[in-house]
Amino acid sequence: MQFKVLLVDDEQDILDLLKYNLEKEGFVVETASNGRLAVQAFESFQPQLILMDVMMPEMDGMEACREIRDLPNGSEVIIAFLTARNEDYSQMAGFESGGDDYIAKPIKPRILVSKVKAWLKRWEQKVDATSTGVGTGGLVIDKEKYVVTNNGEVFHLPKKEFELLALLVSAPGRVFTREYILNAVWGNDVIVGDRTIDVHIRKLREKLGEELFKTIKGVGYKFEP
Amino acid sequence: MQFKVLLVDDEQDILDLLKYNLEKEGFVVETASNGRLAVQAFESFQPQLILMDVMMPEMDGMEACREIRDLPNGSEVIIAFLTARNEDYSQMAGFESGGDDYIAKPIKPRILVSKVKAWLKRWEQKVDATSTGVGTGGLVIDKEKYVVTNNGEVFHLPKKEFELLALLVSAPGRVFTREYILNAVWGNDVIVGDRTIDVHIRKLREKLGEELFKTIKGVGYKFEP
DNA sequence: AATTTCGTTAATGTTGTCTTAACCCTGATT
DNA sequence: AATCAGGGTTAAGACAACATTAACGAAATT
Repeated sequence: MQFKVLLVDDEQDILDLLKYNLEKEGFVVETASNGRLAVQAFESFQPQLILMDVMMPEMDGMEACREIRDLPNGSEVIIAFLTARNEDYSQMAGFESGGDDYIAKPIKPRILVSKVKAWLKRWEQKVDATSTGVGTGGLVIDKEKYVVTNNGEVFHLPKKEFELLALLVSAPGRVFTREYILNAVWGNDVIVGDRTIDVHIRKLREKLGEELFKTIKGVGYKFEP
Repeated sequence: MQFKVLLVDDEQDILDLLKYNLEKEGFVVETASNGRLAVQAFESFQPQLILMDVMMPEMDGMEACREIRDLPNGSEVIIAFLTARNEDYSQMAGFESGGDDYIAKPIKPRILVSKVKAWLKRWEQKVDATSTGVGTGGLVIDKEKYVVTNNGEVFHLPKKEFELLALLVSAPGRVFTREYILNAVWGNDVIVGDRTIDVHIRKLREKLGEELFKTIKGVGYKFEP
């Protein structure tokens, strides 16, 4: 598979450097020099990964990020920010606006390439996670947006319910013991009563369907489409 | 058997603390300070269990997890993540990348040790589950899904029946004495009447086939395809 | 500050699972 | 043939495990 990377920066030098290194590794690369152009390029080029500077004229990286997220396929693409070392705050803001990761300037080509590979690997996983997600009986879990879709119907589950669901769905058919669930969802330092899990299961069954969550007495629970 | 544990974290303090506690319990421990070194250490050290921080320099835990899963024996090893509580979303992502479990920071040594023991127990199970599961005459026992398949027909056995079956099938042809069965399935501190075993055998015969379970008078029972 | 939403627990109801008890077989031993 | 040991069978009750509901306080929202 050919991976497409979109580079966005206002300095032509950096664009050239990164483009050269990524193309050497076999990636298909396009560039844009500001946020507005980046949004356009995303629509026509449909890359899997966007590497974007935060500070840019016309439209900054964070704003561009938000706009792209709202476009078709915009939630699939991985967006990583390039940040100058000492403007750390932008890292935080970058995440808020929907960025997946960041890489600090000055950029060492070798590190960049290995990071890009890691991101694209993640993208592959993400895609077949969602495609198998469809196979799990029309139930799709979007961990980014914190939203669950069941046969087209959209649910906004509370945090604990969502995490419990995500856990069970992460391995359809597999039985999760109460102990395991407590550890994964609540953490091993939190002590809650036994009935707490039941109640949350109850709410999931209520919202998503009674049959989806099976009880194995004395063992635990499992999700089964 | 000597159990080998690989610890991966970028903080030397944590490595020391955990290493000390695990070695005190008789485990063989090696450490690595980032994901890349962890992958190398896995190849040479071949541990049964990897305890790994999620956030690390060089290569993060999730990425390392994915790489290890792709190596020989990489799908056998149990990988557990150390996560700071409140970065919950990373829990989810950890599962995606193939992690088996979590332990939340701050880590209490006593809890860690008991968890490690549980994980290694599970590892033993996993290994003999995959080796005995097949080749027993169309009968497959899936401990993970808690489900039994007999010639394509799927059964949901209650806990005790399931465990009894799993025991007998673990060594087809071998005779298990009543005493041994009581010990293995009920535990040595529980006292139940003699007829209890018979009744469970009855139910297994009813559900899976009369001929599969042979009685050896005065000795015990055995499973034979 | 008022209101809504979450997470948890307590109280009570429900159900499947386990065990037992009572009785029935079978084949070996006297 | 009578006895006996070892197990087989069945159904009913006890019990543990889970389900359900409501209600309360803590967070988050408004």
